[in-house]
Amino acid sequence: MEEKKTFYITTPIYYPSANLHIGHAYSTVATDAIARYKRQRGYDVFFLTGSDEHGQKIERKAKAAGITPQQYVDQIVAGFKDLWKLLDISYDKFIRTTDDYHVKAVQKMFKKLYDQGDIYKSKYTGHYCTPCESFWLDRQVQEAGGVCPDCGGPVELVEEESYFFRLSKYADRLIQYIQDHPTFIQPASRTNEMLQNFLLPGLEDLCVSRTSFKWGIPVDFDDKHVVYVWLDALSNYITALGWGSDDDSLYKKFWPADVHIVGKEIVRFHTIIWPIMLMALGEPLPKQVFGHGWLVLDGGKMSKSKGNVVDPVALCERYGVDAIRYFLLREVPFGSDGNFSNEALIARINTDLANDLGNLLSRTVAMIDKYFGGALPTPAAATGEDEALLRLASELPAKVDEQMTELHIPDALAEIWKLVNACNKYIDVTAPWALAKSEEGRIRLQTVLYNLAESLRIVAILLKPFLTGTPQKMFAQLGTPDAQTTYESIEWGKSIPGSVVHKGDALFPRIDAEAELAHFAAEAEKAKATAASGSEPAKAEPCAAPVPAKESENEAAPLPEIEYDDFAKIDLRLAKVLACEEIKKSKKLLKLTLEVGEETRTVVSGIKQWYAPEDLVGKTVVLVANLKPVTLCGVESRGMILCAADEADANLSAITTLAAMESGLKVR
RNA sequence: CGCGGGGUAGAGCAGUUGGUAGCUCGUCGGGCUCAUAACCCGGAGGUCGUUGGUUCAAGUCCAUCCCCCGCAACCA
Repeated sequence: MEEKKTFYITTPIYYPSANLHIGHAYSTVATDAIARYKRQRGYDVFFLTGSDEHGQKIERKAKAAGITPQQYVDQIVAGFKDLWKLLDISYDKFIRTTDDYHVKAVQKMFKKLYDQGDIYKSKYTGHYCTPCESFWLDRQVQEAGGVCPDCGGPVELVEEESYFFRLSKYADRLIQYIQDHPTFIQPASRTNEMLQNFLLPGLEDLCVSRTSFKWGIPVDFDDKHVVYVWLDALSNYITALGWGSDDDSLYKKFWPADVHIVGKEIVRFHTIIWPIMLMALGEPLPKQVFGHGWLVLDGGKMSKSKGNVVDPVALCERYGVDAIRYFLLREVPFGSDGNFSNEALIARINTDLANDLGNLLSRTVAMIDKYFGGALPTPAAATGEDEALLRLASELPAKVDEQMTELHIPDALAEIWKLVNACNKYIDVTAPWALAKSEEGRIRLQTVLYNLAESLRIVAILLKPFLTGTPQKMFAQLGTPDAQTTYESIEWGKSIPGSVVHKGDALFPRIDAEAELAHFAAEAEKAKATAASGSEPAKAEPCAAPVPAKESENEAAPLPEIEYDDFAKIDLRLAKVLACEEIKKSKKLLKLTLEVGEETRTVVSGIKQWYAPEDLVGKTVVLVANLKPVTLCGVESRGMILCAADEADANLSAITTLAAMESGLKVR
């Protein structure tokens, strides 16, 4: 027997620090569609997804919840699996980085790389934030304006011992590889980005262990250390197949991966760190890394801090899984960003699914029912207009293939809809209701209705990888026997006359857009009210309305109470801006020269976005005078000036005094 | 001058190697009645971000400038 061709495809492994949002669903649904498509075309497919469960953030969240990290991730990961079940994700394996075999394989990998000298022990300096118990790199702290990026508090300079991975050693080989394999990074524009931004300027060695937290895979020959994210997470793609275990038969069969589907923000790690890890291990590189775009809301990024996260569960409950799958797969050009909005979602459901497809099935079945008592009629000789439809339907599988080979999922769906639309037009042109009135007409009518049913059968087969429930519903209404629902039977003419159709419910009920949008508006109001009252928003709001970032006020509230003495530690002073200039290298920073009483000092402030230098000269501002100096973009900043800003940083204002006051005065 | 992407009808997007500006939604008008007030046809609506250049010919190539978005060691 001939061996089937294999196809190995993966999603990213998701981080269980919170529940997944529509963006994760997008990645996974897209990957699922490709996996199902390949299976349908006869490939032996292995589809991997999973969870990346280690790290300090998890450790801390678990602590806050008063449970162990393992208990914490178990909970959240169960939620992941529920979501994938809801969305009909056909993964073959779900890997958890806490899985025993993964842990062992990673330890083995770490040891191997260490033994061969690609991992070495060294030190790195960083900034430590005591309340957060976290280390930050110089760069991260600078970006945050000299404070802890997480809590905004002060940080102190410390050294930590770490293991480093020699990325630099393999950089040239990787550059060569990328240049020799133009399809390795997709879409192609990303290749450029990676080379220009990271590879050509030179790679720094990567820190791959930590001593500051325990929730990770222990380095088995140095138990102070746990393996830090990259080796742990990226290696899942091979450990899931048994690499480094006693049974690596799956690895032998499926590696290298045909494609890693990832979001655009992690293309870097998958096209730089991961290939270099594999090179160091002497393993082949994946054939392709595909970086898809994001679902953006009103042109802005979806993020928890903006409070505009869209919950896929609520959407599925409200509209059904296939509607959501369809929207995700159809709306966003695979590879670029796409807009998510309630309007767009409803429009897609109504036009494509309800009006075009659902209604087509409905009218076809109704006519077979009405004119032939529900039995599929026998077709007679084809006429010109039949031939056109027949040709379209017959050529469709190849057209879909053409698009799917390039992973152009929305275009593949568009091809299928060409046949749907052609059918609707065909009804208009042939006017079955007129044919039904005469004897000769009825002969012709047999052919017309057969052709419609047959086209719909082909559409249903081709939709199987994309929509998981709908094709079955279509077959049920069309009365298609199972044998004619397979891809092998997609050829025109396989429908059997005499099959009995069954009128059923509307495939996709039409949504009253106006009422629906009103509902969203109301839900958003309610959520806002709930947020304002300080309690958690109601849990399973069946609502896609992105809640605007109005919850900022109460998010800012809960800092713990402090003593007066704590406050007194801060030396606040009035300062007059003598001079102000942009720091050219930076997008955010202004360099201010301040007069503080007798003294003159330099402060760097990240407010370029809101103020031109001349706006500030001569103004009096409030300075935190005893803040530890930091160097930002090569300029030493001694203190910071106070500003008020909203959560989204849309509005910002420096603080000044009502009356004109001397600089150097104390603020208390 | 950090890097990358983008600016095409009211909205969202296509426009391969330069050769009469397209698609979906919306809108206006018409047709049909089998169907989920659905379906089919037609119209209106664009100086293709700016300025300049190459060319017989530029949305498409070159240059300048303006604006938006993303990234810069872990938010799909």
